[in-house]
Amino acid sequence: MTTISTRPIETAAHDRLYRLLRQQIMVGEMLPGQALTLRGLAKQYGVSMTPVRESLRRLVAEGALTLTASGRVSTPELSNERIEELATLRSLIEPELAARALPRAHFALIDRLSAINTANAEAVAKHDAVSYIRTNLDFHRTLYLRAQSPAILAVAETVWLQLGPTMRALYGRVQRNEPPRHHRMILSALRAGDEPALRLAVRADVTSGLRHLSQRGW
Amino acid sequence: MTTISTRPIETAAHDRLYRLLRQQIMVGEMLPGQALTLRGLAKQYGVSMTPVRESLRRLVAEGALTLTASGRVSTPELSNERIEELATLRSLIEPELAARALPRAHFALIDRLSAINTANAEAVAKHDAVSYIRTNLDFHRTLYLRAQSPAILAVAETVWLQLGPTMRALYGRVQRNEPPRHHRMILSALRAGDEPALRLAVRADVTSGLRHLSQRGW
DNA sequence: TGCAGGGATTTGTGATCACATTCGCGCATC
DNA sequence: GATGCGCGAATGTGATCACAAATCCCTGCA
Repeated sequence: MTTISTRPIETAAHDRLYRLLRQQIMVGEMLPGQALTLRGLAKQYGVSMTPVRESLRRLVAEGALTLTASGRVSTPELSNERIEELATLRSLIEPELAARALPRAHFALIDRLSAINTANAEAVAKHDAVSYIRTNLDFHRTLYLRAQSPAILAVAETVWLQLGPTMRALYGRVQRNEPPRHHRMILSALRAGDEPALRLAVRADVTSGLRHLSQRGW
Repeated sequence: MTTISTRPIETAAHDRLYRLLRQQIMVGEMLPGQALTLRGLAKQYGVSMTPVRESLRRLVAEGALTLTASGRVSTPELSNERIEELATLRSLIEPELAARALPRAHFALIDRLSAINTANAEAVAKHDAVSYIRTNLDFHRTLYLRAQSPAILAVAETVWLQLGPTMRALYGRVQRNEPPRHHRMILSALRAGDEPALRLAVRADVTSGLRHLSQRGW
């Protein structure tokens, strides 16, 4: 779960629904091709069509959902080419975020990253795809937050969002014992303060998922 | 104007309004800090509040507009740090797009780019900021379309969108005789098929705008 | 057994309304 | 003359409804 603090803040209905759906999509709780209807979601969450429409519209704008010609929204089924593009974006953006975070990465942060890594390993052991994706993204986000670059981080999160349903379908069938191999490399580069090594490790981590994919010839 | 072909296609009202506003924002027809109201736009364009709300929501999601805590929408006033981030994103993404377009950049494309460049120079001569921005973006988009990478291009356009109002404010006061210096470098790199030179030229072109900015200590 | 037709249902779109909050501006007070 | 107060106007939010289009399913025919 990401950053759920105790909030007495009362947020608008459309925003709550947006965050809920966004979270579900990003961690892969929805499969590619799943259809979403305005009235269905409205009834499911006890609101009217208006806030549902707004949150769906927003998610479509971010690429988290796709819109058919007739206006129906569904979770996207990405083509191979699109997945490759998104992986390229990750490999362009995330090393930069990591490099920006490096000067500010102290012990406490590295410890937290290690802890997240442990949780990630547990998710692998349990074959829990959703937990795996969530802890994996948490690892990256926790590091990148230190970059103090909200605009760049926002773009990275948008890319994650677009990959969400596909990652689920992917990691669901990979099922290998992959403990986050590259995450260790990232941690040691952080400890050593070695920026080139850090950039390489992040790039390798980010593109490793893609590699599984194209080998299987989707 | 971008890609207006003869379309008998009847698009939804919210989508038409979205495209209209997006275009205005991207080319800098709106100044930073300008406020937009639901009822105001609804009356102005002869529709109800509903489609206005949807298009504004979408533009906010893309970062083209900002949302105050009370829900008011206005065109963003970017901080220096945010501008620097967006420039970094451009310098990361656009060289990649250019490199992908390079193998497919034939004579006809280079001729079109030269023509756009000429129009750009005319805009400079007339001190027409909006035309300058429009032709400048057209130059980049025309090249990047050849990359056949819609997902990456979409991210680049989102960044342009976020920079729109600021670019207007910036170029409005630069007013120098800058004929697109780096554009020539891009064209010759394209003709030579020299990918490293192309990447460098694009990066230089993209970050040159920022340079003016930070020199003036906004 | 497969396929085309048609009607009922589902679905998105846009309009309108009530309500609570916020904003803006003038007035009174110090 | 400056500042805080309060009221009216303006604004976003969410609900509901009418309508048109798309979809789905079932029936009948080849």
